[in-house]
Amino acid sequence: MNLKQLSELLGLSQTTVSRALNGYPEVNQKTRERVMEAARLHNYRPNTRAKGLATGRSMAIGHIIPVSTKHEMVNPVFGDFIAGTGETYSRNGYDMVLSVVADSDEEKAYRDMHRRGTVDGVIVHGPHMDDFRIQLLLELGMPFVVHGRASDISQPYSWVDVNNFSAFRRAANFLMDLGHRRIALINGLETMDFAYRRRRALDAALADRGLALDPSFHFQGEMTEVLGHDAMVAMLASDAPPTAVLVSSMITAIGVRRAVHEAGLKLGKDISLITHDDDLGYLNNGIDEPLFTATRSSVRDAGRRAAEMLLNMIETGATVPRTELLEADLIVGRSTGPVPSGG
Amino acid sequence: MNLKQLSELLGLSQTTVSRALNGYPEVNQKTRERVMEAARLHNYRPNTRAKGLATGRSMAIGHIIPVSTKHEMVNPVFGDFIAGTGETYSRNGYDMVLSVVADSDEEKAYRDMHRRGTVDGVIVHGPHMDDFRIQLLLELGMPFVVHGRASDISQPYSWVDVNNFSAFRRAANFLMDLGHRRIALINGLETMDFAYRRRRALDAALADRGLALDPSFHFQGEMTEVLGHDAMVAMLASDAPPTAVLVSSMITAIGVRRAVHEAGLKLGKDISLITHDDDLGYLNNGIDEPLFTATRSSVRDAGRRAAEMLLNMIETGATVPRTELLEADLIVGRSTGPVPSGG
DNA sequence: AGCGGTATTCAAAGCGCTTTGGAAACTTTG
DNA sequence: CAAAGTTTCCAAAGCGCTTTGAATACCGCT
Repeated sequence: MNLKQLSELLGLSQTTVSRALNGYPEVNQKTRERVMEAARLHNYRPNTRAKGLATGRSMAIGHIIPVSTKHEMVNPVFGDFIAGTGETYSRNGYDMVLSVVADSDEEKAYRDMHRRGTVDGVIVHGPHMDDFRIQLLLELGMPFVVHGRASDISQPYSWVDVNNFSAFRRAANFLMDLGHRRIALINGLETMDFAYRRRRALDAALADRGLALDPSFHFQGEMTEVLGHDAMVAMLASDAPPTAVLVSSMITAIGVRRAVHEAGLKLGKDISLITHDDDLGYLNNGIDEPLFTATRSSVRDAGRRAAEMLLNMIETGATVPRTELLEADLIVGRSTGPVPSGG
Repeated sequence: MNLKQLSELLGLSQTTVSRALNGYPEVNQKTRERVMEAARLHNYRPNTRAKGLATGRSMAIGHIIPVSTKHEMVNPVFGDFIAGTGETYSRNGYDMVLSVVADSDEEKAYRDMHRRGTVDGVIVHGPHMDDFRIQLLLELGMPFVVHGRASDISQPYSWVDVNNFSAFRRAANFLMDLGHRRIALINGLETMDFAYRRRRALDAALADRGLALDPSFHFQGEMTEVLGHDAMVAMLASDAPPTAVLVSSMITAIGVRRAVHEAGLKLGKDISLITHDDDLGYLNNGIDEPLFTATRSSVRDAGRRAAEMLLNMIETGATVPRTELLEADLIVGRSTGPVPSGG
C-alpha cells in the first residue's frame, strides 16, 4: 500500500493525505481522522527512500567502526554505547546505520556517507588526541557529535565525554590517602584521548604529593584480559612491586585479578586495585557490594546523551557546538585497602 | 555533484552516464573511460535514496536488537558478530541498519522495516526455541538468515549455527573420560535455543553412561560474571559439590573462576571447567596456552558467513532456504584435569 | 446579490536516479 | 549502392513521496 493507492481509496489527492498524516494544519479535522483511520487499517508506512528523496533528509544517523587488520578487536563497550544511541534513535524515528570498514578506508567511508546522503549526521567513536575525523567532518559540514574529546584539536566541535581526568585523579588520591605510594597504571593505548587524560591525571595527582609514575609501573595497550594479567605478572616479579594499580577497564582488571591470585596474593589486602567501570550489562560490578573499587560511568547513558545532542542539533539546525561533561562516580568495593605494612 | 550536473558537464545524457558507471555494455569504450575519469575527478557518488527508489533495492541489511526493560543487557558477543556481518556488507556495497527497540515492539519493528523498504533483508539474532520472528518473516516474504536455530519450528528457513549439541557432548565426554561423574551446567537461559541444545547434549552424554544431571547442579540465566560466581558459590557450599562444570560463556566462566579461587581451590585440579568460547577479540582465551579448556567457535566468523549467505540469497533471488552448521573446536587448556581422588 | 477572506482541497513539479523505447550514426552485406 | 544490422546515444517516464501554486467551497458582511 503506497500513498497513491491510499489516496485513491479515500477519494482524496495525495497532497491531502500526505498532509493529513504529517500533521499539517490546512486539513479538515474530519478528513484527517478519516485518513488516519484508513492508514492504520491498511497499515500504511511511507517508503523511507521516497520520503528521504523528497525531503532531503534521511532520518538516519551513521556510526563508522574501523577495524584494523592488525589487532582486529571490537571494543567491548561498543555494544552498550550503541544500545544507548539506538534507543534514542528509535524513540525519535531515526535509523542507525553502521559501517564497518578497514581503518585505512575510514576517511573514504565518511566522505561516502556524506556524498551519498545516507545519513543526516554521525557519531564519532574513540577519538585520538589529534583526530583527523573532526577536521574532516567540520570541512564536510556534516553534523556530528564525538564520544570523547581530542586534546590536540583547537577548533570547537560537539562532544559528550566523561571527565576522565577528575575520575582518575580522585582514584589516585583515594589510593594515596590509604597510604599507597607505589601506584601502577595499566592503561588503554595512550594515543587514545581518554587514556592520555587518565595518565595525565595520575601524573598530576602523584606530582601533587611529590611523587612520580615509575616507568616500569606503566603499561598501555588494547584493553584485554591478557594485557592486565601479563602486566601484573611482570610487575609482581620485580623487586619492589606496586602496592596499588589503576586499571582502565573491567576486563583488564579481571586479568590483573587473575595474576594476583596466581601469585597467591589477595586483592584489597596485598594489592589494591581501582578500575574504570563502564557499567556494562554483562559485567556487572556487583549491585550491593562492588567487586572492584571503581570510577563508574555508564557508557550506555553516554550513548543516549550523545544521540540526543546530535538529533537536537540536526533538528534545530544548530550551528554552535555543544558539549557535555559527565562526572564518574567513585564507588568503593573490595579491591582496595590500606597499604600493607612494609609496602 | 549529481548525475545531472555530471552529465551536463560531459555533454552526455544522464542515461549514458548512468550506464557507463554501472557497467552496461551499450556504451562506447572511449566514452566510458571519459565518464569514469570525470566521476573520479569530481568524486561523484550516486545518491543512495534516489538509487534505491529507482531500483527498488535499498542495499542495506537490517538487524533488530530488542532490549528488555527488565534485564536490559546487551549480549557481549553482539559486537563481534556485528563486526563479522559488517565487514561482509561493506565489501559488497551494502549498509547495515540497526534498530534498537523495546522487546514489546519487536514485531512492529520487523513489519515497519519491511513496509518502509528500509532494508533488503534481515539477520535474526538469538532465536528462542519457538521463535515468532521466523514465522513472521516467512509470511512477510522478506529474505532473512537466522544466527542459530529454533528447535520447535518445522518450516524450513535459512540459518547459520554452531553445532552446540556435538560441542557440548564432546565436552561432557571429555570430562567423563577424565573420571568426572558429578558434572554441573551453568547455562544461558534455556528458552534460548542454543542453551536448550547444550543442555540436551549434556543430558544425552550423561545418559550414555547411565548418569543424569543433578538438578542442584543445573543453573541457567543471563550469562553474566555474577551468574557464574553465584552458581559456583552455591554448589561449593553443598555436601558433595561437582568436580566439573560446563559453562556457556567465557564471562560466566570468569565468575566461576572467581568463586573457585575464593574457596581456596584451584581450577584444573580441584574443579575442572569447560566453557564455550566465542573467540571474542577482547577476551582472548590465550594464544599459546588457553586459560580455559573450551569449545571454541568464532562468532565473528559466524557473522561473516550469515551475511554472505543472506547477500547471496538476495542477489540470486534464491527461494530455497540454506543452512550451514559450524563445528566448534575442543581446545584443551589448563582448566581441566583428572577427577581428584575421592571425587 | 456580491465581495473579500478563510478553510479546504488538488494538480503538477521536483527530489536523483534507472530503464524503456526509440533514434541516429556507423557497418556490413547482397 | 541500398537494405539490414550494430553500435551508441538520448528523451522521457517512473520510483513514492513532499510541496508549491492555484482552484474551489464556504463564510460573514455590506
